[in-house]
Amino acid sequence: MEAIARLAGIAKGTIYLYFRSKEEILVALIEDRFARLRTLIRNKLLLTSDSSQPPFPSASDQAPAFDLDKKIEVRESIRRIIDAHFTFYREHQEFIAILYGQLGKIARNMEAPAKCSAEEITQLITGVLTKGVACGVLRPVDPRTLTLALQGMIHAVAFDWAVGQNNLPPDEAAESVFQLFWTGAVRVP
Amino acid sequence: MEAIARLAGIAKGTIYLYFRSKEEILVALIEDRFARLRTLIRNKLLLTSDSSQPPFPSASDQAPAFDLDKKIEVRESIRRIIDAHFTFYREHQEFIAILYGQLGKIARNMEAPAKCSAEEITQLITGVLTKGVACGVLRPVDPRTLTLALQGMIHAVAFDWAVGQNNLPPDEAAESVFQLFWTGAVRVP
Amino acid sequence: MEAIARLAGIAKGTIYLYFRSKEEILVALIEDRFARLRTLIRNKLLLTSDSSQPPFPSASDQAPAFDLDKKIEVRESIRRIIDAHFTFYREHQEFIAILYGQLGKIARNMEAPAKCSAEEITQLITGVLTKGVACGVLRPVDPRTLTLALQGMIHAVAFDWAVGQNNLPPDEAAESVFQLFWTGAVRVP
Amino acid sequence: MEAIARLAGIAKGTIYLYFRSKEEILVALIEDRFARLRTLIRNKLLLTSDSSQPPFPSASDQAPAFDLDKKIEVRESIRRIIDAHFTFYREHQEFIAILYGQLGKIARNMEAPAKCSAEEITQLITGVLTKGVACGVLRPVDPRTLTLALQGMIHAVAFDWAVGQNNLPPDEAAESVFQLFWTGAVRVP
DNA sequence: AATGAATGAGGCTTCATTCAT
DNA sequence: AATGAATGAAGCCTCATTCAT
Repeated sequence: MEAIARLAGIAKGTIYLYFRSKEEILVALIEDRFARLRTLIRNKLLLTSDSSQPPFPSASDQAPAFDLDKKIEVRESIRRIIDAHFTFYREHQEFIAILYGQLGKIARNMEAPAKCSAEEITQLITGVLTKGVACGVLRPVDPRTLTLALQGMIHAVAFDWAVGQNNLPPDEAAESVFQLFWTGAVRVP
Repeated sequence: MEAIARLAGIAKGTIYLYFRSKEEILVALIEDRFARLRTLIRNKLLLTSDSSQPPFPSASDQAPAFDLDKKIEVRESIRRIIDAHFTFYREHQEFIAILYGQLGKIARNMEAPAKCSAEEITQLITGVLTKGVACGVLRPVDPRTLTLALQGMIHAVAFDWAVGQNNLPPDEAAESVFQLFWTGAVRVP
Repeated sequence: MEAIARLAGIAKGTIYLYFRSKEEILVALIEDRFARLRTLIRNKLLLTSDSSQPPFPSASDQAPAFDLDKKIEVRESIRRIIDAHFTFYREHQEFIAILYGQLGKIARNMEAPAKCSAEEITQLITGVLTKGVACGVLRPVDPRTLTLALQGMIHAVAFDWAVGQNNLPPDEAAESVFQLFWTGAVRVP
Repeated sequence: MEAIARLAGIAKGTIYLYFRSKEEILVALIEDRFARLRTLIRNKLLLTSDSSQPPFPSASDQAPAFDLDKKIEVRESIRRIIDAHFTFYREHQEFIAILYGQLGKIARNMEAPAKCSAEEITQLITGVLTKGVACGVLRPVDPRTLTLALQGMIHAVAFDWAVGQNNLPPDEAAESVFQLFWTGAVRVP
């Protein structure tokens, strides 16, 4: 709390005018950061729709053509999701560090909001992947598992990269993750 | 320490006859559990070699046949690695919980041994995947990234499943992870 | 710490707002008390110079006369030093008790400042005695040994008296010490 | 206790077959060492009588001659006392260190025996000095104060020398102490 | 008699939280 | 609204002592 107050340029006691406890700060931090990640993903996805659908509006007349559009859309969405995560990890390394450092202090009453925030991200991604499965672009795998696998891959690679173990350029790492996941999940006719 | 002593059915001071500090306990725990996981993986991999190669020793007489053997071997190795992890996660949920709970307390002098233990697992897997890439079974992707992605997928899915969020039967989850990773990483001719 | 806090009428944790550790308290106590003793001695010595030299400024006309002045000055200085110590012992019995009680806990990093403080007193006295030897008032004995002997005498007598073993009035004890040391150290023509 | 047992080449528990508590060990140690010092002093004093009186037995026929003998006897006794102390300090530095290190742990019930042992030494010396005063060799000073002063001088100089602060050769230090005390205490006709 | 593993009271220190100003 | 000195529960660790073998 001392450090938080110092970094915030206020006195220790002042913190308690805005937060009831240290736990609450952590919850607020988690909620804020996860909300940012969610917004980041959502914005990138919207851009995807706005910018990549128009380029392929023709849609012509057949199912296969429609399929191609869908495929591109899903593929781009996944790419954007991955990019958003890598962007987030790059800009919020401190948050990841704090999160891991304080995970042990997440008490019962914090679990709910924290999990909820994380779940929102998961839901957002799951939505995209579910659509991908539904429209036949992705193989018929349980979408939640698909999401978890994607998140796990991203996290592991991004974390390793953030920790500095891996020297692979971030873009290349992101590309590898994308290729791996896309190739693994896409349904080949 | 209080809790550890109580759970161990001994007095607090007794712990210090076997460990010099709380840190040392955590390091010992990490090393022990990671060693078990490593042994588990290694044993399964050995079984793979012993039991699955013999069934296909004859191959026939051509390079493609050799490739098929290799492909099967790598595929089975990956499957075993995943199985080993799921087995481990099922049997050591408490360890995962403790690890996450105490990650924040990993001090400087603990990092080295802890990372070292984890790195051993990573190396073991990387060895398998490197061979897979080298012999042309897997796509030419940076093996470490491949390993991290695999570990990340496994961890995310297994953790979600261990936490009880996901109701998918473990075998099915393992199979999904395998299919996803294998399809994503295998080189198609 | 418990006892210190209780005697100070504060909570245990409050102590750590003013001292970083128990050791630091002991060091601070030692430094403070030794500084007081040093100031006490110095003040008395200054008074000696101011008040006793003027009374004998005339110095008449011969070397012996000068010697007499010197002799009186040195003698008075020694007397003042002894008086200062007895005054200090009387007013700081608790310090002596604490010092002896905690001597065993003086760790490596405390030795330096503690010895330093004590050495300052020793130096101060040695300065006076060295001058006494130099100007021929005292016998040519190693001044440090002279100082140690004087301090030892004072301490032993004052301690015995403080502990209540000895019923001799303090003034008389101080006088005895003075006579003993002076007679023993003065150079007789 | 661990260290004591190790140095004694026995197990920790065995100590309690011979001592009821750690305190008791300290008391026993103090009593033993002080007894040795006492014996050392007593033996040297006896030698003094045996070896230095005979050399001056002739005395002659007058009181002054008798005085001279007495004077020599007292002087030699004092010298022997000092020598005994320096010998003791040289051979028992560890005891001095332990004594100071553990002084703080001397509880109420230890004070009595410890003080008693120390008092015996003081009494022994006081006996010699009392005789010295009684027969007119020493100035009429309170013998206990005389003893304390002598002990204090010895201790301070010997301690400083044992700690290694002072580089004066022990014999010279002993001689200085003797000269200082003797000159200070002897009665000049 | 001897052992040494086990004990647990007590010691020092940290830090989230409170409250008088 | 803001402060920061004060709090005290809780944490880690030590060590004199005990007791089953």
